[in-house]
Amino acid sequence: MKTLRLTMSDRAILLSARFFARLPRTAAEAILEGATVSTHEAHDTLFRQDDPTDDVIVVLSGLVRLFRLGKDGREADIAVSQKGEMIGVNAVFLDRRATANAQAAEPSIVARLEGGKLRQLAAEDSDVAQALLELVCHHGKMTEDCLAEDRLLTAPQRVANYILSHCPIGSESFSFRLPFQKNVLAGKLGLAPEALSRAFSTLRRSGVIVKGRMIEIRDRQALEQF
Amino acid sequence: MKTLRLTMSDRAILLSARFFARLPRTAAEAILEGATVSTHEAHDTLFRQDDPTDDVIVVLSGLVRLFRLGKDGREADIAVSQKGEMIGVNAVFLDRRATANAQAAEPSIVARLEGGKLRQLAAEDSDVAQALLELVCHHGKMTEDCLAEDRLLTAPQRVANYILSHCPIGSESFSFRLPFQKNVLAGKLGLAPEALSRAFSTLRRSGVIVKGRMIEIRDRQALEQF
DNA sequence: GTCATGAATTGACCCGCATCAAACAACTTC
DNA sequence: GAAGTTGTTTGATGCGGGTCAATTCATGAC
Repeated sequence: MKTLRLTMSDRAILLSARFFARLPRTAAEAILEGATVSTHEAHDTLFRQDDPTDDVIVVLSGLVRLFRLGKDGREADIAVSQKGEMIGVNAVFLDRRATANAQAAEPSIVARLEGGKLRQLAAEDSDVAQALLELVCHHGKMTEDCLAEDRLLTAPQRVANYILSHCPIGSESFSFRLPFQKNVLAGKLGLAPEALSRAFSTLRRSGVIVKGRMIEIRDRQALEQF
Repeated sequence: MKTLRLTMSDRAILLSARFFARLPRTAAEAILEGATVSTHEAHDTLFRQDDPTDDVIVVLSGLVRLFRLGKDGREADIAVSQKGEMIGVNAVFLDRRATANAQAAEPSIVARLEGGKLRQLAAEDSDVAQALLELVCHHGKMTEDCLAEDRLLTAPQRVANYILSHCPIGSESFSFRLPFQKNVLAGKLGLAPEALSRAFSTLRRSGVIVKGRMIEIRDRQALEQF
């Protein structure tokens, strides 16, 4: 891990991230005050569950996996964050202890914002507070979605859902490239890699073609009723 | 369902709820401005998933179950809220559509606060914004906990966890009364009622005694390493 | 080109829990 | 009290998916 200052292009990425985009420029700049940047190899740990921490992390490039550890060492993914997404907001507004482990899933660059500064700005600037509220609500909803999917859907259904969520509305057939290894996708969906593989092969019968990271679907209807 | 105005004791319950307790009195009073109260029978639906809504609900008494519906009609509980807990905050700060169904799990009384007013106050009063942020972060963490439990723990482990979460630290043996039907507990833990029953009977071998709604534990150690 | 390493797939097996059905217990309601 | 209603437990069975092991595929090093 190397620590650096913010370059201009880092700033540009940050300012175009969902959270900052809705803020007035001055507020966004104020938050970035004092931010640092670091680069990480795949499998680097950014922070550990229950560690005291007062940083919010923004992914600038690469991929960060957020997961909890079971007593037996098994891992359960809570979220997978890519460029522009924020991590650790909950902790900063609760007890300043990480709620999960964070680990780079591929070579990654992240920015660290000071939690103290964020709290202070949230108190002074209602735009910031508003943006944070929306962000956290959105995170909450994502997690709810995940929980509901886990409880209601089988593996092929979850995968079908994931594929459909990448399909522009209206198009009947289309294709896209997985944004990360199947490995990671499996974790995100709460599956073992083998189960993901089997799910794909089940979906083949419904017109899903998988070649490496490329996914192609030929019959949207069939997917939806899965 | 009957709609009423706030009584004095309703006010008292609200003001002592976690969310309001940390607010200055005037801010709390301002939020309660325009609140209404309604009573519900068991199984009454308070709102439905995807329904447009702009209310935040506070449970005054009874129990409200929050769940998503699968295509096949199966239900997945997202949360179970008791006295003093708030529901629907996410929706009010996102797209004003309910993210789940809400249903009274027993005869219940709830207060409805206007989402518009809440948004307005959050923008004007940083105390309110702060309290909301903490509330939503807390909700988010609860949901994360739930997701991680689902993925990492077996049924008996989840039940053991639940019991331990009601056990005052340090005490080696103790007993308490379930705050709701086993039915509801099963849903909250993501189990079928039968599975909960079997989990209890497994835990009997570790010193857990179940009589109706009363739970008694004799050996905390045994529970913890389950 | 060969070789080495890690990812993805496939098969075999097993465990956990949902489901269905039926017995039982605990409350209502009259 | 009796009888109906609703919640809980127990048993039998089947499916989903986790785990382990072996193979195939992809990628990069040399």
